[in-house]
Amino acid sequence: MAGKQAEDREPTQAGKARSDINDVARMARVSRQTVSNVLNNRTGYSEETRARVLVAIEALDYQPHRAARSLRSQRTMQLGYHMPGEQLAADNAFVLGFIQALVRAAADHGHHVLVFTDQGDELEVFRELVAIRGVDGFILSGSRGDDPRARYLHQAGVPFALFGRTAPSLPQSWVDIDSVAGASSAVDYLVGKGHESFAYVGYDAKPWDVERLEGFRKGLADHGIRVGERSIILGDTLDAVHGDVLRLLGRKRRPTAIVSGSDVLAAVAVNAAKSLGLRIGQDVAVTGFDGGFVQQMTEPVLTSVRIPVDRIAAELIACCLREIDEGTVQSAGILIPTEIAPGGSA
Amino acid sequence: MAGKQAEDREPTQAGKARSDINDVARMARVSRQTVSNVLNNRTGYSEETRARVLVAIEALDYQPHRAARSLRSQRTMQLGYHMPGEQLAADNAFVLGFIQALVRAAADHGHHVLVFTDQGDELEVFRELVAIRGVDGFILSGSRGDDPRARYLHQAGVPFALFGRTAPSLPQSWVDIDSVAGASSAVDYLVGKGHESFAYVGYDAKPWDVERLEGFRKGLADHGIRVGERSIILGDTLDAVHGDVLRLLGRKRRPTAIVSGSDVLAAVAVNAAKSLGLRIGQDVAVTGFDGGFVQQMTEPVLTSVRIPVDRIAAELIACCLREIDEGTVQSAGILIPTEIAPGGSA
DNA sequence: TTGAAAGCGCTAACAG
DNA sequence: CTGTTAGCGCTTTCAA
Repeated sequence: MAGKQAEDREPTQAGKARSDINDVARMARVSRQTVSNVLNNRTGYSEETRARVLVAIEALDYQPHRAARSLRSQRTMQLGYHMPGEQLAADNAFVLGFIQALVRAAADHGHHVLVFTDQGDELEVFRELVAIRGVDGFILSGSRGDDPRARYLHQAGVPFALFGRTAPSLPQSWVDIDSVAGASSAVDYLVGKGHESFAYVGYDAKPWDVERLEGFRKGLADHGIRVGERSIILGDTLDAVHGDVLRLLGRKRRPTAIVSGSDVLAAVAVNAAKSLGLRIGQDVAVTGFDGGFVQQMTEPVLTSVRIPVDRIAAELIACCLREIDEGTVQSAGILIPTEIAPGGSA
Repeated sequence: MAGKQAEDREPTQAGKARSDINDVARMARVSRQTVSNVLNNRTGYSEETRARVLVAIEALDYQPHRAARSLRSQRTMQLGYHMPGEQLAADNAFVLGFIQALVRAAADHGHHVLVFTDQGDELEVFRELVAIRGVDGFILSGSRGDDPRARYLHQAGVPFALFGRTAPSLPQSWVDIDSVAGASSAVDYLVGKGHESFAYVGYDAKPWDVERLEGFRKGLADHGIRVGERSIILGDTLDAVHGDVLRLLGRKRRPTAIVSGSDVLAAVAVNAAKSLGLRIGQDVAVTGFDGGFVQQMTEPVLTSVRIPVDRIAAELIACCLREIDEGTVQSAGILIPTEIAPGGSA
């Protein structure tokens, strides 16, 4: 029941193999290139011919064979997404939504997404995919200061687009969020709610972590609010942060608002505050920075700086396709604004 | 710098286009057919010939062109994974790890994974992918009682493997976890720790939710422990569950162990307990059911029934490839055992 | 505006 | 064991 394709060739039969471009041409009484031209909306046919072809395509439920098309046109209509290979932690939560957004955005442009990971040598998988010409370009995320992947792709002359920025010396199309503005907008939001005494909780690892803290500082400065270094908690482990927040909130003059550079850490802060008997959103306000769906996991739901994944994905795909189609490396990047997603926590 | 491929044809040049099978054949002084045979480890060449070919391949850094190969062999070496299109919630957390595992497992067999989603009509994307012959088979997850995707693929004669089971009437290769045994093992674990008074927290939506509760009941029965219906909390929203757990733990004779059918709900239970001043792991034990990395997000880390994603992915890929290669629909399924991942919460 | 010829890079089928 | 001949299904090039 699985291998019945070789039974009969008659295009009108029930168990027929899929119809090909010749069937369409025959039915529309044109040559197959005309069909091809119509398919790729090239010029060179009358409106009437086009109509006939379209009817035939419809009638035969024809869809061009992807491999054949790729072989001839040197276009796979596939984009590769390199998913982080590291141990998945809560902070990768956003990757899931990101992949979904990417897949959708690519589909909007008739492309598919090949997701791959490395095990060990990071560049190996890229080399292979480039060698077999399995994709037309790549989408990268989680870029560090100097990204070897971007470096490799650039020297190999393969189009790619970056979520985040790498060394400016490298020609690249990037899309990024304005982390500084994002964190700063959280401060604005809280000030608008009447808060005057702030603390910050965040990671200290990646470039964007640094930017978020910077944005926090900038936000406060804009409002002429001062903050002591003791009110800035930077931690690697949830445990450590939990303890630090407990200490922070145990002080006689505790802050009324905690800005966090991570939803996960914000959740930790929320839990710590709750265990001290504080009411979230009333006794103390907490904001996160959107890493995905973690936002929904606290009670009350986190007020968070939302990373607009859909918008980012759309821009990335657009950039990458532009590079593929036009061969231009547009070395400028796009900064996507964040927005506050209000929950009950602030 | 991006479109320089048409400059020169000399295979020995620096900026040369990639070498093809003819280059290899010429260099190894055999016909290209022999190269192809070696590549696909078919028989029909001497050991010495093979060596020469291999050397040439190495020297020229040759890799066969995927599209050309696919066109001829009718094999894309790609598998499609249909990622849930619904709004992503915390309970989809496991999908991320699952995708990673899938991609790895596929790579182990020389295959790539195409991830796609639907927007609106679920089957539409399947039809398209089948029509253009973009993949050799599909991996599905999150199967419901009667899965239209499985039904369609079956009638279209396209190989697929299922994480979870659908209507038994449909020939299918499936891989699933033993939810009943999993939940029941959590009870065993807790009984082993001396607990005698239990409660359950879970969802009530999907088939596996029901199975987990069933497993809980079975586990208790095995040890001759009785549980009142009031100690079983089934909820849809985190808020509701939070409230219910507070009430549960506020009773004069509160349970000492809470088994949960979800890591997210277990986290909610942990937080509720903490806000009552109870010490997790001491005053009250909580176990989850692994939805991914949520386990790491509580303090202390959750003791949870781990879903072995890697194992599952490996089996799924193996099943799917078997169907593709052998054309056999093996209607039997594989039940993967879960294991307890001990944390500090129980 | 349309059609005929050529070939993308590979493997299947069969001949030597 | 090896090489030759076809042709997968499509698009490109060029001639009508």
